[in-house]
Amino acid sequence: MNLKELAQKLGLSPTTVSRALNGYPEVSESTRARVTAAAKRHNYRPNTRAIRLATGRAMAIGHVIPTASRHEIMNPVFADFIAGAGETYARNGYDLILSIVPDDDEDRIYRDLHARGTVDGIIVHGPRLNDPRLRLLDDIGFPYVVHGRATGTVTPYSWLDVNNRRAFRRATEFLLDFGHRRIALINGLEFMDFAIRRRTGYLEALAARGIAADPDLMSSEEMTELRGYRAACAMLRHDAPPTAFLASSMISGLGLRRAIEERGLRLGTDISVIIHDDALSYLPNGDDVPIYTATRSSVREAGRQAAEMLLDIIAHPASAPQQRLLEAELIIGQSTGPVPAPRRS
Amino acid sequence: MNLKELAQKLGLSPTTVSRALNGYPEVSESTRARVTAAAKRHNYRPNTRAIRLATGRAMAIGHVIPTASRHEIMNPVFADFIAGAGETYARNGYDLILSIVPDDDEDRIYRDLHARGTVDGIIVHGPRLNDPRLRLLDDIGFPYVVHGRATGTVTPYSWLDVNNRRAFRRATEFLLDFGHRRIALINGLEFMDFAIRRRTGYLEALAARGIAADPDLMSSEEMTELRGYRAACAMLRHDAPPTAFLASSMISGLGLRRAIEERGLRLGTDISVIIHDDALSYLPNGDDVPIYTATRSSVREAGRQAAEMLLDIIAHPASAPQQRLLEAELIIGQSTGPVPAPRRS
DNA sequence: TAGCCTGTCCAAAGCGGTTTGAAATTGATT
DNA sequence: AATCAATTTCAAACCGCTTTGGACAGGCTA
Repeated sequence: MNLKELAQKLGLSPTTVSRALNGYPEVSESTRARVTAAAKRHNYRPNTRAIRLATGRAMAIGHVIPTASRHEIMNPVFADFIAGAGETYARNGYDLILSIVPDDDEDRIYRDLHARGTVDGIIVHGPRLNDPRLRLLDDIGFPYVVHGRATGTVTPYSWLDVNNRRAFRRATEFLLDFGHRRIALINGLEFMDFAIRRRTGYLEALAARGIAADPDLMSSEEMTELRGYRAACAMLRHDAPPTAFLASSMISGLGLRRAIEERGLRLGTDISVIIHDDALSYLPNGDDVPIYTATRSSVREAGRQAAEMLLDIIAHPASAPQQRLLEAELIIGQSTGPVPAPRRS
Repeated sequence: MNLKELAQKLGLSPTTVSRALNGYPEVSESTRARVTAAAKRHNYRPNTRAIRLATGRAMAIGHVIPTASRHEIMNPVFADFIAGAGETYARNGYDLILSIVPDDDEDRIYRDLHARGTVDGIIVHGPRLNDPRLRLLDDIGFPYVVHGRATGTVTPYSWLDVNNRRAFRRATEFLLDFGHRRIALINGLEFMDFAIRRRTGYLEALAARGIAADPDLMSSEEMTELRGYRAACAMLRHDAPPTAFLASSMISGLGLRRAIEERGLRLGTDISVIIHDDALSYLPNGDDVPIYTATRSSVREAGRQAAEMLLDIIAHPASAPQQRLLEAELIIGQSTGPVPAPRRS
């Protein structure tokens, strides 16, 4: 059942039927009622492909997920971010198109997506230092919103980010206030922007108290359980081991905990740990009382908001770039406490 | 730059240009060369929306991910499955459209996707017992492939699944061979088909050795770290605690390990554990030597193959439903061993 | 009564490709 | 030289919608 057939059945022109269904004013309320009734009865659904061609809009948003070709990691936060964004799209009649792309091919994909009119805009995932993609997208005039930021880019662009620097600064200060002086950082890979900012916040907090950062206590790895475990093991073997850890993700945090408990140390008593909690649905941080003290920020909510920003930018192309900085909460769990009295061994 | 303009520049008709670019034989090789050269020079990209309308094909596949409205879990295996499927789509010029849908609304979404011609086919995720979606999709004549199976559905349909029953049967037998008699199962939610099959395999193995299953040693929960931990704690407090565990996912397995080590027990020595390992990229099971003994099957590879099946079904609509059963490997890690001699406490 | 809005409706022209059916060209055959 | 088939090219229809630019009827004003 297409528009023409429906119009014929009603004895109306396609024009009128189209307008009736799309809420245009130049149609009498009585015929509008007739049309909507008939449309429902024959369960007419306008063909997406035709609408898209006729209107020149794709009614779709592209999410381009780079899979760094070397290590094929599919960042687990994407799933929740996309779930959040998907809610916004669904409400607004947009589709979500997902491209998983080896990152040496991204240029071509972006150009294609734009030139072929497959999507109306893009969410940029996983921004790096001086990320060249933003320049490219600006050049071809493609609306986009970055999830995160790209340190080094000077021209204004639209982004939505968590205040990673402040979150990690606060977390570090919190540990310092407990008397910790040897605080380790188990970070993500530091060509990723978020990891750079977290390190900065951590270093700022240390510097503000006049504490020199120890390179031995800073690791920068993929955020898997195993890497977290390994990094923590190495640090705990140190002559002057850390009394507290900062971990960049829940998953690293699980590995970290394993390393700690394996040594017979108790989390929150012998060793303090703060993680960053993206509030992933399948990795809840306890039910009522959080297990980990954490800097928390829902990546799902970030997805919702980033999608809203992008739709707004698409609707108002002339407007200036938008930015939104979400603050992470510092939530207190059972994984932090004062520095224990030195044990005699 | 569109087809008409390109044709004009070349002094050819749009027809010829279109055919030249699409490899039709009724075009001389010399003009084809001219056309392709010009297309590249002006970097002409045919408009997706126009192609879709003209050909009547969406060149897109829908992945409908149900978020059971009660518990908003975004299953982490989706990310890797989709990454695998995405590779196949990219190779074949298809887009991947992702809809995250509260599961009371799925009917409408499927009907819409079909009637509006947004996608050419569907991958059905997370099949349940007697899943009503398959019936619906058959009724409206929508090509689809199920990731998993739907016990209770009698009419043939296309699916790709891991042999969950055999995998868990083998895993259980492996533990039995080590002398374990109290073997616990930490399963996923048992309205999910895969969970039912895993339990079946487990029960079969026990029954074959004449061992009665103990309901206290079987839990059925969301597969999060915390649930795994809780379930394991409860079982370890049992009067006759299990000496071995089977866990339905790596994440449950992490919680399980925590419960074990928290009690001062050693994994693989005091307590044996086998998990199911979906080979998720961000949850590797060790590098060289696997940490967990596991039934392993790459969900990413499953995504690749399911996508291939679906594209094939779309290309040959008349063909019979296809099925593919992947066998899981049983890989031996460090988490299993013989039953320890009873300790005196 | 003519002229002018206003409110409804419609024919037709897009959107940018593909595809059908026919025309023009070429080469081989008689 | 004429005929025919094969090769190459093209004009036009089509996909199913939106949107432009009227047309038409009825009520008002001048």
